[in-house]
Amino acid sequence: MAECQRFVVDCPSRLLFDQLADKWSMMVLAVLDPGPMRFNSIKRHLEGVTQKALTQCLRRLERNGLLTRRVIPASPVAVEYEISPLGRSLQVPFKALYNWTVVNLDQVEEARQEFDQRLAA
Amino acid sequence: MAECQRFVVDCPSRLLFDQLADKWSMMVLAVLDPGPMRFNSIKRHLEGVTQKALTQCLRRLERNGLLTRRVIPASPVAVEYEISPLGRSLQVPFKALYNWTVVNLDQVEEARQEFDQRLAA
DNA sequence: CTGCATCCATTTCGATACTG
DNA sequence: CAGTATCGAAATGGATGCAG
Repeated sequence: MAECQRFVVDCPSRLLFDQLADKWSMMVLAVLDPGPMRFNSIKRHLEGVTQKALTQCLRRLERNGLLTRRVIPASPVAVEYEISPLGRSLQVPFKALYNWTVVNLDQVEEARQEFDQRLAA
Repeated sequence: MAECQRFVVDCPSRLLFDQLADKWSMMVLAVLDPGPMRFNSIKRHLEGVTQKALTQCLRRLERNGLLTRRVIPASPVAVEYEISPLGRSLQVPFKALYNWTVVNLDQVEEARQEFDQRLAA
């Protein structure tokens, strides 16, 4: 971060950051925290997610090695998703960021109201 | 995170997370780390950002109390952006996340190649 | 049950032109 | 210099239908 004078849009770390910081990834990892879970179960735990969005999110997480996908041969077929060790290690900074939002939400809300009032004036 | 059984899309922390995890916010905070900076200077430090995107990003960061905007009366006018104490506190978890990407980039890259090869097969 | 393909509405984004 | 406004292009998002 501090080591560059100029920040390039296709910095590898930035590109990776983008893949992690999307709408659902953090919540999927949170949902999977207790243990493996099946597709529809994950979906039920995430209010507002569509099948398409969840599928894409799971694919991306799988591709980046953050979780594993296991097909259980049965009928109907079952698919289980589980956090990988790499995904577990990512939970640490994610939780730190999540905690920051919880701790500072009030302060942010204050700032917003102040800002919006200045605009109205 | 662990305290909810069901994750709702409009959870306040999630909404705040969205405002922080966009394409440029983290990099803007990184650029402003050494000290206050003017609009065009920030823009020059961020390769690939458009004026519109940067303006929107700075507005959002300002509204959320993460940085302050100071107009210096002169001609032509100058505007200086500076990280607020709240913004400084956010840098901590941001840097943790950034460090994670740096440390694990290779491992992610391996996972990607493995995934892509499985697809091709 | 899981997930892909398609279509269409919505949103976002970049480029350009213009203002104080 | 630091924006705002506008417009078309592009990406995204949800809903639906279908398949293994």
